[in-house]
Amino acid sequence: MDSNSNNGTKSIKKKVVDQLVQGYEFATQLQLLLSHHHSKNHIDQTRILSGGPDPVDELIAKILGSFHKTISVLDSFDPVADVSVPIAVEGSWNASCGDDSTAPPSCNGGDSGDSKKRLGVGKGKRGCYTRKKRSHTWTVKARRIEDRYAWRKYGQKEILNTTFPRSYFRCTHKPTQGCKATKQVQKQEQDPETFQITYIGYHTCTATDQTHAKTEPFDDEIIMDSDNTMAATMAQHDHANAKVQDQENNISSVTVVGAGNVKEEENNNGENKEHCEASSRGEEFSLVWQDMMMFDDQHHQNNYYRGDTSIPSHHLAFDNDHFSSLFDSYCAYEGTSAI
DNA sequence: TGTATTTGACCAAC
DNA sequence: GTTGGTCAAATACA
Repeated sequence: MDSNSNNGTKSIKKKVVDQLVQGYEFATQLQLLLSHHHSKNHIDQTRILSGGPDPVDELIAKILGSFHKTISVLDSFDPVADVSVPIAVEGSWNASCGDDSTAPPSCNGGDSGDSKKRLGVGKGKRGCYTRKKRSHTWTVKARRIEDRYAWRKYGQKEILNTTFPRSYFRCTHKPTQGCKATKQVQKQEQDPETFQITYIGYHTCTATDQTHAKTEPFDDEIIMDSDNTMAATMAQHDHANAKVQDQENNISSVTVVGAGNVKEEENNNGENKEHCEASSRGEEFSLVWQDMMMFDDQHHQNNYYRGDTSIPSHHLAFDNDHFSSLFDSYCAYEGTSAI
């Protein structure tokens, strides 16, 4: 291919993306301002009135969603291109063998998940992959490891200085849809009934099969960690809202731990709490937005799958709480760091 | 018989 | 060299 035209296209795309990202940020800031303005009464109002989502939030959410989807489309259009879109900047997926379309030529295959076909290469090729240094990660504490997605366990490992082994799961849809989402589950030493679940990457699968969806998603989960400043900060500022949620969900505590570095998190064993790590802000937007979109979508999907089109009131309340607290928190975060 | 889990081995990062 | 993440054959299960 003509490298000049290719570079030109990349340049144009980069500009387009930059503009979109900027618009995305502005829209976010607008929502933050508006959200913050009435956030104090928002939760109570939502619960008392049960009147559905706030129209302002809803509108801006649509704007943000439009930006995000556009950026995502542009980004996914040429995943190899060097476009510094905040979405997946640091979190860009390192290629795993047969795990990613961006896999290097050395990893033959590129088919997602049909690893048996790669056996022809020989046993020496076993373990051909590139470890994910960092990705979109966030951690929750939960008393159940089940969530709304179908996972397949692919490994278990004894981890140094831990009592319980760590289990590794990947999305069941990886072979069929190339979904890259994985999660690691580790039982808490302090509280063996609680699991620390680290999610790595987002689901790219359509996840139409919701057979494994738990009946009451998120009831006992707390987002306690992320690979980005905003979400980590959110977790901190979310504390107050989380406490409200805790009471509803019967959870005793919320912990904010080191961001993005699982290893560090483990080594410090929670001592390095409230650590925030500088990261791309766009990525933060992305993560928050995907978090919200995923949450919203899944509620609907789950309910439709179960033939239940009515969303339980406590889920609705949680939606609004969740959205509100996310943005409130980010608002506070933005207030402490120069834009 | 097909699918999911277990577990030892392999490999990259540190 | 150590450690953690992943692979894939073996095994278990429905």
